Formats: sequence, C-alpha cells, structure tokens
Amino acid sequence: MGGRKQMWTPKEVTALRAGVRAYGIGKWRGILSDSKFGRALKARSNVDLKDKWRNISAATFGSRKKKVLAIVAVANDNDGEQEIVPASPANGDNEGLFASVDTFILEAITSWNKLLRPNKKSILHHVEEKNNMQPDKKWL
Amino acid sequence: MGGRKQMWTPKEVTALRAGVRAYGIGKWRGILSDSKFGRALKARSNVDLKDKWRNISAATFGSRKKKVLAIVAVANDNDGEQEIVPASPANGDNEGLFASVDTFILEAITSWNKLLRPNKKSILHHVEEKNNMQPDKKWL
DNA sequence: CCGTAGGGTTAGGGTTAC
DNA sequence: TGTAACCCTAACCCTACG
Repeated sequence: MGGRKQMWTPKEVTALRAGVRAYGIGKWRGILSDSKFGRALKARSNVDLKDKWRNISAATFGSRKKKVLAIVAVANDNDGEQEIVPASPANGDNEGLFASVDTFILEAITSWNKLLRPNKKSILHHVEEKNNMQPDKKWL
Repeated sequence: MGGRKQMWTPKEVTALRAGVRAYGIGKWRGILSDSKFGRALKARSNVDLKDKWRNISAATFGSRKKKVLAIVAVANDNDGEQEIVPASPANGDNEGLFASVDTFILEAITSWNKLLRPNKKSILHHVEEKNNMQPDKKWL
C-alpha cells in the first residue's frame, strides 16, 4: 500500500554492502539471516538483495569510466556501518587499510576475488589469481 | 571455467529424454552409465539429470505460459538429431597477453568481470569496458 | 559411500512502474 | 526514454533417507 515499488533506502543499501563484504557476492540468504545485516533488510527477500546488487553493479561498473574507483568504493566503503566481521574462512586481511595506491588497488582486486563466489572450485581459481597478482605489486 | 549456469543444449535434452524412455524416470545413474545416452551427457551428473527432468516437467505441466506449447512438444517429440546449438559462448579473447602493467591489471579486473557474469550480453559489455579502462591508466 | 527425491537458493533474462 | 525495482524460472545446492 505504499506504492508498488519499494525504493531502497540508504540504510538498506549500506546493510547490503556491508553484508556482501562479510559474506561475499551471492550469499544473499546468508546476509539476510545475519541479524547484523538482516535487521535493516527485513522488508527484502534474498532475490531482492540479488537484484539490488545487480543494479548497484550496473550503476557503477556499467557507467563509463571510473571502474576502478567503483571497485575501490565497494572494497573500502565506510558508509557508516563499519567493522564487518568476515564470516568467511581464513582471511587475516586487514581490509580498509591501504598504504599506497598500488596496494590499494591490489587490495581492491583481491578483495573482489574473495567476494567472487567463495566456493569450491572458485577458491582454487582465486588463490591462483592472487598469486598472479603478487608480481603485479612489484611492477607498480 | 565457463559460466556458472551451463545451459542445457537441445542435444543433451534429447539424450535425457531418450534415456528416460529407455530406463524410466528416476534412473539417472543408469542413463548416465549407458554410453548410448551418457556420451552426450558427459558434462552432467545424475543430480543434474534429475533437476533437468524436473524443470522439463515443470515447463510442461506447471508453467503458466508455454503450457500448451510444451504439451504439444511432448506429443510430437521427434527426438531425432536436431540442430546443435553451440554449448558455450566461446570468447575469442586473447587472454594471457599483457603488454604492460596497466593492461595486466586491466586484464585481471576484466577477467573477474567475466567470471562474475560470463554471458551473452556480458561479453560485449566487457569488451566495451576494456576500452573504457584506458583512461584509468592516467589515474593509476 | 552411493543414488534419488525434494525443498531451497542463486543467476540471469525479461518485465513493469516511475 | 532510462532505469530501479520486481518477476520468472532454469540451473544449481543442501540434506534426508534408503
């Protein structure tokens, strides 16, 4: 009764992004089930989260340029809700700490690798990508 | 890895249906083990067969839309060797070619973009994004 | 351990409302 | 017209059970 389209509030978007950082992309139900994020997303379904994330990605990545900036924005993202305890296994990374531009970018890339489907086969794949990234750091 | 969702090709569906006629519904492992059908279903597990059959059934008897069309399809069902649709989008990217650091990073970024959404429109999308990345070099 | 059944979840194309 | 929000459903995952 409040209109057919329920526009996302900044608070909801913040919760979603924080959830993605904690659980990774594609873990919509997990994010929703975590009261830390689900509280602010009571009115949303897992599919809603997926759709919203797609819209966000389209808005950031789809637009011309500022691609890397967008990546960094998501990786960094201190929208207000800080400290997200990574629910994912074995990452002692100190996210949000960037000593310089290159590590900044590196972190952005690797963090995205982590966000990308932290599943079975993908893990191996991403680890291997990470290793490929290392030399890159030196180059920079 | 290819896309996350490996769409069933007409050839595979044909093999599955033929297998069901030969072994019956629920004999997924048996169908797979029979080279007569399993050959075309190398990329599929018994669970995949089960799921696909469920989808076919749903599409045939459950869907609002193409219900009638599907019924007609089953009635006719001339499973002969029809046209074969290319199984994968087949990207002609020249991966592994890095001229310099920035293009390396660029490739890394675009590569996970492909992992994220390695589908139809996305291919074009990514190519175009690659081009868009160029200006970012300066930023870097 | 292996296979199947069935409920649940996600990914992506498509559609609608603004 | 462009796009954020929403729908549809094939493909895939998880778990109980025999």
